Amino acid sequence: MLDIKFIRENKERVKTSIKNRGVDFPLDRLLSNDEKKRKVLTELETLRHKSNISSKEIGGLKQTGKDTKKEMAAMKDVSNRIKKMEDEQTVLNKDIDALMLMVPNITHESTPVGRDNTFNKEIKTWGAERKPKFSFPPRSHLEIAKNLGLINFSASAKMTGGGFSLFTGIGARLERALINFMLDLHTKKHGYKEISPPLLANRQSMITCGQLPKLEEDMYKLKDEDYFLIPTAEVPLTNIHAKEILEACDLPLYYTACTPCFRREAGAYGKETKGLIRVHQFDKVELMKYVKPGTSYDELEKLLSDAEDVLQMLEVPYRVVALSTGDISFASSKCYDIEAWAGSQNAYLEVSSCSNFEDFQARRGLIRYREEGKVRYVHTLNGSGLALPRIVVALLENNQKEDGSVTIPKALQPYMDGMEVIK
RNA sequence: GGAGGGAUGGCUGAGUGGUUGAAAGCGGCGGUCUUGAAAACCGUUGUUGCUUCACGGCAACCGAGGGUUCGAAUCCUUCUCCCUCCGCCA
Repeated sequence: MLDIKFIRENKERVKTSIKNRGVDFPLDRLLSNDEKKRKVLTELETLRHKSNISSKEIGGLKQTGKDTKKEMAAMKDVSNRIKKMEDEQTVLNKDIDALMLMVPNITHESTPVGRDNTFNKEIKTWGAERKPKFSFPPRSHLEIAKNLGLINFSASAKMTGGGFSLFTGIGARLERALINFMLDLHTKKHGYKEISPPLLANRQSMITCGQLPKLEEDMYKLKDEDYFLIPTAEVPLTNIHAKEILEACDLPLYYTACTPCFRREAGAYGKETKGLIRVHQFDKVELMKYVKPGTSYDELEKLLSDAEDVLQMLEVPYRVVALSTGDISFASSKCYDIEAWAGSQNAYLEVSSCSNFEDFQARRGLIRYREEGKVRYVHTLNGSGLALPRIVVALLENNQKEDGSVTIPKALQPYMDGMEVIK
């Protein structure tokens, strides 16, 4: 959420930002309602002031046993007018509140301007020389996993449905090894605190992060309660300090959590529905930071490099892309995607989005801190570090040998009881 | 699932219809005292909105919403959360 005052005073900037994102938003309606609201509020407060004074008067008169009929009749009138204005205010507030939740964040000046992902900007590549050159026709991760008995898609389809995975044996072990490897890296080397949160979150938590009101369709919702299956650990992590005032000396706070992520992927039918690339449930290690405003862009770079570290240690080639205004999410000001190279896809796959939300989420969730007596909103950032299934795709495809075996990167071997090759 | 109890400022906790935004204590901050610290003493100490060039002024907020009343922290009502006990279960 943006500050209404900021919107009022920077109308053109907000307008441009909305336009650059290629979305529609009734900014004029918001501003005119806001103006009306303030007018009503001023009148309302004048009336309340009158009522407060006269109420005290009546109290005083009553105590001395005097007659208050006249005063009470006048108060009744004022009180009715107040009620009327309050109703008016409620209607305005409802509309304003709903609109305020729909205003996208202002994109940072370094975010490339453009209407869609073709305007994204490649920032860097790493390990291009490590991209595998196959002397044989490479198999897809699906084939490899099937041949080595790592994943059983027909079992998951039978018990649940399409778009789910069931890891078996060494496959399941590989998942667990990756999770432990990443969590160890982030907690021990990068200084994040490990969290194991609920996997269901309520409506307000979803609003805080910006998943709601816009993306309700994309989430799994419980029938009997107003709870959602979390689409990312960003939701619980960002809500840890919702409605709190933190102390400046406690910042920055770094959290990490590995959780399953549930996504309906509505509208994505037909797109990469086979295999591990797009599934309804996947594990992801998430990184999340609460920081002071002035530091958030430096913190974003650090967050990015913490996520990159995973790929470097796993020796997976990747590139980093700065998302354009048309591709960036509703809540973020700036976002880097990390894309891992997958050898037989012959393409980069998104494995992480690292975003700075500035105070957009903090405003929605009332996440603040106190410094020198002043209360301010924190800046929140998050990024995957990393999403599991696509890492598995990259590892299987990049490290496959002609005989169908797959080598395990050195950094991961201790987590696999020293196993060097899956065969 | 059943039965009770509760939710007040950073914390503990008083307050059952009328100058109560709220006693008291703790904590925090400032000061006096001290070589320094502690203790003691004095003062100060919530958030948000509107308005003002500014000093300031006004309003709202005692878990959330709705109601009663001239007037609600205080009465009624719905909801949420927490605690205790019982039951069930991993």
